[in-house]
Amino acid sequence: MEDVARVAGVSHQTVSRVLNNHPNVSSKTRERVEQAITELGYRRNTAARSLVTRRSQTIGVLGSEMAQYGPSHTLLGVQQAARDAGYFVSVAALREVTPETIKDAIAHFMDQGVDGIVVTVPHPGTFDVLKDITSQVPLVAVGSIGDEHLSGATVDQRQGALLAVRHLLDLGHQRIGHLSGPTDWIDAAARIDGWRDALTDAGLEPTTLIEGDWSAECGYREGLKIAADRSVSALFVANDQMALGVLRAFHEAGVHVPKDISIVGFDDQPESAYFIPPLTTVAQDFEELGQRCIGLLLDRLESGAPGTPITVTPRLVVRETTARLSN
Amino acid sequence: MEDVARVAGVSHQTVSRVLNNHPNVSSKTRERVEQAITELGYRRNTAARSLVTRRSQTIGVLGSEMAQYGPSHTLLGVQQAARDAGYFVSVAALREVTPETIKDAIAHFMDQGVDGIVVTVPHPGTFDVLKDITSQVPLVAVGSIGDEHLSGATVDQRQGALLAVRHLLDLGHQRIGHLSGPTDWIDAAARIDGWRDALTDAGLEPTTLIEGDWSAECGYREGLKIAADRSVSALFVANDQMALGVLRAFHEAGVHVPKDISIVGFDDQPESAYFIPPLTTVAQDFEELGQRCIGLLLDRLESGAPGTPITVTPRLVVRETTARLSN
DNA sequence: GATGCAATTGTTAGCGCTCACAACTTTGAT
DNA sequence: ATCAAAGTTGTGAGCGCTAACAATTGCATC
Repeated sequence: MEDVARVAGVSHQTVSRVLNNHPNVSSKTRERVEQAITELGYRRNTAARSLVTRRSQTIGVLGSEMAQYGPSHTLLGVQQAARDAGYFVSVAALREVTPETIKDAIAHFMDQGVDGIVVTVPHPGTFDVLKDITSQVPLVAVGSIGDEHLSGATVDQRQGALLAVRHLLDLGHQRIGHLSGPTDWIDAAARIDGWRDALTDAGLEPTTLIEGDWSAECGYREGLKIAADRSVSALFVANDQMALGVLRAFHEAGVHVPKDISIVGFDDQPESAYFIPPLTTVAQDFEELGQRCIGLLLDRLESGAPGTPITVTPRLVVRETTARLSN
Repeated sequence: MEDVARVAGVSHQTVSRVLNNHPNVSSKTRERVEQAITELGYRRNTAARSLVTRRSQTIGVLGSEMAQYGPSHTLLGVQQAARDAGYFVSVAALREVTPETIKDAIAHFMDQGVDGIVVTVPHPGTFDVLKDITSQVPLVAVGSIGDEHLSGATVDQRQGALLAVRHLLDLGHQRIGHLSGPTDWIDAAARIDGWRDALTDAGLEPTTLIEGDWSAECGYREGLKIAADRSVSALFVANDQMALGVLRAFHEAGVHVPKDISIVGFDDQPESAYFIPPLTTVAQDFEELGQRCIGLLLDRLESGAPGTPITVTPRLVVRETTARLSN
């Protein structure tokens, strides 16, 4: 920086002012400094800057199951928005979700001196752990509705489930089962709520609830059972991967989809349009969610307030696994 | 740090020595300092440390298509290994791959002062761009075989393709087509090479090569054509997603898999075991690849030499889309 | 007890930057 | 011409840490 100042014939402070876009610099000086900067290929030292400003220009992203469709796309959105805003993005992926691993990862971020943290750990217990931390560093929790301490951002999963189940109701189905995710996942719980509410609103009893684990393997296993007992005429499956397993089980068992049983999935992964048959499902824009998380976090860094929670609305994509109840 | 020193009754430098595990500190002093640290909940300031050591303890991960199966799992491995080694992981995902976007992202990392970079951008042009950078910061390129400047780490995709095609040859197939990835991807090119070599080694002509784009949609489209002309008895598809599309096309066209045509995929995503029918494919351990990248990078940070390139060996997973040629 | 040497601890400087403040220069109204 | 106010630039200090060196201590040896 001293070198740049010398070349431009000004003081180091003026160079700093140009770098930080301070208003009171005459345009000729600014120009001279900028020329010196490009001439010398100067880049300012982030460490020195953070040391004095107490800002690292870094946002930490903490997540579990980061290779899954939802989390990885959320990360994509977060990363893009953060970089556009001139922030660095540091990631920590959790192998295993326990209060300890979460605290470890948060400590890791604190050591790094991140300016804010986005958490994508979809288990309810997470938020209790986070309560202690949020006073030290601004925090956005994906999946939480937020409160006065914690900023929340979420896809309205209940709404998505409502869309799915109402679609089945519109087609005349009454015995509508639900193959859910693990009930200790926030997303799974919200989808169960939506399914249950849609049925009770229609005056029906929500009886057939099967807890799954998100995997295709589990969908296959449970699908085989359902094919055998035929207790439902339609099945709302909590994600597309399980739906894939169900589809295969039904195929093997000679249950025709959608003639015999209708299926609705959740997520709308790109592959779902090429299942046999193409899957009716609920689409969610995770990238948008990620981007808006950063928006919320940056707002908060300026204002200090948690801000209004974000809700992204899902939409139903009708394909070929759903049909009017035949008999 | 001054506070810790005061509580422990030593100088700040002694605290620093304890923190950095310097040998010449008496065990009583060390203990006293450590107690003071926990008592005060002291964490050392990374920015100040980097400023003087000129090390940021951060590794940058640059990738394109980061939400895809391969890249996202590589990131997982990289992240885990880096964090275990006490490094922070900064990510930059490329929306679009051009020399400019790559240079931008690298500049972003340089601004941050990363100690090393892992690049997962599977396009050949990438490496030319990186040539200029590698003198400034250690760099590991996934997909590159490496040279004296650049450390390389790669899954032996050609080997994987050989396995796939030889499996088909063993089953008696002779007309073996290949639905490849975009030819400007390194991975796609290596798989094409493997397919071609396996055939020529067997004294066969590698004729039916179709260039795809990795998507299920493309697999479906091309699958429909193949179903119509029946020019091959077996198809080696360059990834599982395209294979899914092919499977659906064949199903629609009434082509039975594997009786009429055998199919081998590539990647072994968890879902592939639940395709209809379950997909024979080639498994690659991306997480291991990521972990070993960090190993290579850390070695290099110490020794300065590019190190021996890493090769991860894929393996064939036989399921139900391949069968002995019937007639 | 004096001497030398190693082990341990303390002192000082400086990494590259921004902030607070001081000093100087311009502008426009009197 | 004179002055105040605003615009522009420079100076010094210090963020929290580590490296290099200086000083002190302990301990065996003569």
